[in-house]
Amino acid sequence: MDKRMRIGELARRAGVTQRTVRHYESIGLMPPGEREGTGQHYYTEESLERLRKIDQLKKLGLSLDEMREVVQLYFIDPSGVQSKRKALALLRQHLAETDQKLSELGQFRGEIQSLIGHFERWFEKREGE
Amino acid sequence: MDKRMRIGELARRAGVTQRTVRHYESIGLMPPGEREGTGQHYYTEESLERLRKIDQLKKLGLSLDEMREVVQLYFIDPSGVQSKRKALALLRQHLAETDQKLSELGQFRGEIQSLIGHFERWFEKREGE
DNA sequence: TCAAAACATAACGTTTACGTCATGTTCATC
DNA sequence: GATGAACATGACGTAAACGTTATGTTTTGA
Repeated sequence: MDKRMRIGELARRAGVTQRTVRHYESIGLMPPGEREGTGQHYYTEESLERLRKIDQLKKLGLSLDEMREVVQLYFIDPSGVQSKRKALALLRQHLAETDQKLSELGQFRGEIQSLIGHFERWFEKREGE
Repeated sequence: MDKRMRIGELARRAGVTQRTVRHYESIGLMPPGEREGTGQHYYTEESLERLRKIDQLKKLGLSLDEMREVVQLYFIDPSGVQSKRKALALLRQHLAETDQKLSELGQFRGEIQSLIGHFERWFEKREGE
């Protein structure tokens, strides 16, 4: 029994604006909510999860365009051997990219720590005088 | 003896366009190259490092605006106790943010791997038949 | 020294990811 | 059944980060 909701509730619970939801629909990042004859769109919990996943991917620096493929993988389970193979290849590529980012971010962290160390030692010296 | 270079070489070696360099100067992210009477700007190896650092920070998802402070810390060593304290506080904040990102990225990595696992098991089953 | 390549500055154009009206329709409820 | 809140659709606006002419000046190499 899916909790039918309209765009207002969906957007509020996802922490985005209605405009954002419609924007994602318009560029094919979200499927448009099902209509009910009269023109209004209705959404499910899955729509909500999808919005949250998009938000998470954004934080990782992906553009809406780059996200499209990945989001598909999360919410459409591909049928057919061919599309499953494609999905697997895509996922492996994304794993590699993620590892690359993790490594760069780790290096950046090291640099920050080193700078912090410099400053801390400078202050320690001063206090010891 | 600093290898004086002009904007063409600088941009080429940094892998960006001249327009990009000028843009960074115009928003105060890079100091404008020193002029030599006639109007032309001259740059040093430090300018190059700075451009590369900016590029690195961009990959980590920082906006040019957010970058400004961090880049300062790398290339201007703050004089005076007050500014040193401020720098230290800033660096610690950036360290915390970086750790947060690292954790999120790690979680994302896990999700990707899990998805890959699903697909791989599916293929194994099929072959075993 | 003189033409071609490189540079400076200004101004308008472009893409991404929405924000912000404006206007008409549908829902909920009194 | 009226009316205020919520929704649909369209169109124009905006900020960031440059791209792309256009025009005039400076450097460089034959």
